[in-house]
Amino acid sequence: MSETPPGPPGIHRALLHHTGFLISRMGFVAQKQFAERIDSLGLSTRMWGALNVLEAEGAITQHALCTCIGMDPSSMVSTIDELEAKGLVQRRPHPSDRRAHALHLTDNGRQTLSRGRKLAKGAQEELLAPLSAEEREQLHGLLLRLALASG
Amino acid sequence: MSETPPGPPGIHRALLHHTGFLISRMGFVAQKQFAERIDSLGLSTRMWGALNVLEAEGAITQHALCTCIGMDPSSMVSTIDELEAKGLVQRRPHPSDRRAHALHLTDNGRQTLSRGRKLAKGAQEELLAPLSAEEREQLHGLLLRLALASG
DNA sequence: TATTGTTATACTCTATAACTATA
DNA sequence: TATAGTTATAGAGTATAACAATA
Repeated sequence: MSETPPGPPGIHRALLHHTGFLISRMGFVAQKQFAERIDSLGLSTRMWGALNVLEAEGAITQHALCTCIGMDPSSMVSTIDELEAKGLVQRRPHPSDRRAHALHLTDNGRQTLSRGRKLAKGAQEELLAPLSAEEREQLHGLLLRLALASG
Repeated sequence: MSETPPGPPGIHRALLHHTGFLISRMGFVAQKQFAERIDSLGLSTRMWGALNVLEAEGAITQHALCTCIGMDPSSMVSTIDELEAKGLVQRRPHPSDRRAHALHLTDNGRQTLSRGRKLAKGAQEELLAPLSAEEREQLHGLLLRLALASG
């Protein structure tokens, strides 16, 4: 009566036919895998997302960064605090609005981004190991369409 | 300087080429969408997972259910408490181990499962709306292989 | 009046450790 | 000595409300 069914822990066959469950479950696995890797750089996934968007957007305000990432402004404060404490980001005066900060990526921040990208590549390789190159592109394309439609 | 780029909130183009990010992000969206729907039945996603596994496994112990779902035993206590308070599950004596409970699904529990499945179907339809039937099967097959390999 | 960033607070979810009663 | 369930507790993550400075 106490035997456990086969398969990976936390993934029961009774739920395997729900695509929503599979997406949710694999999202959890992917997040956890990557979080463990970039932890070696002293980064959380929130900090990682902020760094990437900052590099792409240039010097934007905290508010704009919140909108990009979908993070609460009060949570952004501590995220930027951590990034600034590690010397990856600087809060500089905004040129035209004295209430706001212009968030600048430091050279150290760019180097950390570069290192993190190698870790991300490794994590993705591990996650998608069961799939061929063609299948990985298929999966990416399907997920991308879902993501772009989910606004 | 404060303009926000186009696209769904929380999904920035700087991250769109990471398949791991897309999986993680869509997992979050899927979980949230479904959680909102089954909330109308007074259920959380944890309770929903427990109900499904209980139906498939019959009367198992809390410990076995923890192993199936990947949940901590201490978290399982409150989950079963809630299910029992709603009359969906019963803790009965284990036939051969006086330490353990045999978890039984009630008729009410089975009816709730049936109602929840309709909600799940609707949520999945909404989530996968951008994809054709063929593409949905493709996506499901790819995710299933990842899930089965993730143990 | 509205907005930017900040602080304080609360709430959820999850994990850890210690305890009991049994095995 | 180990296991099933429970309790208490602490931590991460996130959301809410109020506030000061500025627009």
